[in-house]
Amino acid sequence: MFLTSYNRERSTTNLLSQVEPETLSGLFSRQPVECLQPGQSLFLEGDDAKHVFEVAEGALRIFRIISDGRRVITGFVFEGDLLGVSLKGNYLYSAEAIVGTKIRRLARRTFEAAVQESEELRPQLFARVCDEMAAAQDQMVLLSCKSAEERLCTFLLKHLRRAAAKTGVQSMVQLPMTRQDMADYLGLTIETVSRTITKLTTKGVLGCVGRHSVKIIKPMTLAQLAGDNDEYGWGEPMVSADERRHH
Amino acid sequence: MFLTSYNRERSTTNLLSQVEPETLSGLFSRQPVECLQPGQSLFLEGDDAKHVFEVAEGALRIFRIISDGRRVITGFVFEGDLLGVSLKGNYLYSAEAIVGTKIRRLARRTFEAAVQESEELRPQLFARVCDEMAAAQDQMVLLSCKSAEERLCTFLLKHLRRAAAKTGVQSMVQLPMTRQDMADYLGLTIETVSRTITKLTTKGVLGCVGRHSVKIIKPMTLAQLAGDNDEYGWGEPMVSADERRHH
DNA sequence: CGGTCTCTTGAGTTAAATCAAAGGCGGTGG
DNA sequence: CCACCGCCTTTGATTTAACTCAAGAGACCG
Repeated sequence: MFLTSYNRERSTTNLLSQVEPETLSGLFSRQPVECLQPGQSLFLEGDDAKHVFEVAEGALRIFRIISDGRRVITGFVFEGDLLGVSLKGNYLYSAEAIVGTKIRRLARRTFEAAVQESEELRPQLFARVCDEMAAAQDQMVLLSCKSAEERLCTFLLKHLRRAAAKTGVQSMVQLPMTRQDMADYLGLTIETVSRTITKLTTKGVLGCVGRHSVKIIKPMTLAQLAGDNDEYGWGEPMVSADERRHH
Repeated sequence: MFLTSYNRERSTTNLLSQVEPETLSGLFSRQPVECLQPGQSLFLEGDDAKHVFEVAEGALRIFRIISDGRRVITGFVFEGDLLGVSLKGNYLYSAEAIVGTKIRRLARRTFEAAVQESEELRPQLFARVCDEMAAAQDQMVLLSCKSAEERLCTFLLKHLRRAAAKTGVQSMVQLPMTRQDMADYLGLTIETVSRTITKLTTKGVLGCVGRHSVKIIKPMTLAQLAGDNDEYGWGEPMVSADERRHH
């Protein structure tokens, strides 16, 4: 808002940015859109982290391939998410489009300079990084000690919330990723994912329509089965002393 | 080195900071040391995140208690580490001293203001956050698909590196936490941790001396068993196509 | 409409969890 | 200094949730 950013011809647009405050997305809005085909990779683990990306449309999976050839998906990114922010020299993971996806990119240097110079942008970025950190923690909890059913329910609930935030109150959830993707994300096998979804369907919690979308019929039940108690207890007053063990 | 009130005059004092560069630790150095007894908690999940801490000595566990009463340890912090940086309003986890521990604290506002105003400090903090993120990713990989033995070896290796960095090349590793702590961190039960350590000892990879320290006898074997291949392949040319399954 | 790829379902196996009990370390007090 | 006590850890036996292997069903494409 001041200092170097002022030097360029930004002063004319600054008027605008006071009316319509500067946003991280705004940084990307002038960049050309690039299209990715399903399965196309955006960058690979270990690549020089030259760019920061914003997802304009679609979805990507973020993953690492470990030494024995298995794949671990550490996250999914969707419309509006940033990609490649919290790292130093090289990407720590690969990113691959799940479906047809549109992205915009900014040179890391440009991005970082812009953020450094803006009093408005810095806290926005900080908030995003915090969210990313919180998501990582939640995932650790999930992987540490949740059962297959709890994992699936947590996953579905997260996507339900995302869908609700985007498209209003709605019980249909689009899941663009494959069952194998879910398995690699949830630390399960594809068979276990499939069986668990079947079980939830049988229980009447879900209704599957096609491979990539589900209808959440009993969101409350789903939340209970997820075992989070909606971010800290609402049900029973917590199991007496300290003992219930794994799963 | 400087107090925050100092920062306003920073442009003039830059000469000084070139001689002895500003560091994050430096921010805390004027703060009084506080001592924590073993088991004493520093803050609880959900508390207002009013302070940022630096560990001057000792060790803490960072954990969450989930709805069924189980505990998930998401990390350990040691001398020189910061605590409570990457979050917004409230702490996302509890922190508890494992052994007698000394810490210094800074009001979050003071800390953030100091960092925001310093060209030197900002990248330092960014780097720390990136490391934290990378550690979280590694932990997700570990929890997603490593076997008990791989988990233990990864854990020991991490501590071996820490010890080597601190105290020169050394094969003794201090593990102040209990077996239960390790179990809660690695997503295992105490019995499995114990059995796995016994197995590694039997194999001659480790020598246990007392409960809280081990001697790493075959670090190379340990690294192989950890299954990381020291951050990307050095051994076999990676299992042909894509298939080896869980554990 | 056939082919391919993904997903589902079934049967059997296994690594880690659970349940149970004994062993050892460290601290306390006699 | 030694004996005792409590807690942490180890070890053993059994169970189980999820994995593996295998085959069949269903979705989506040209």
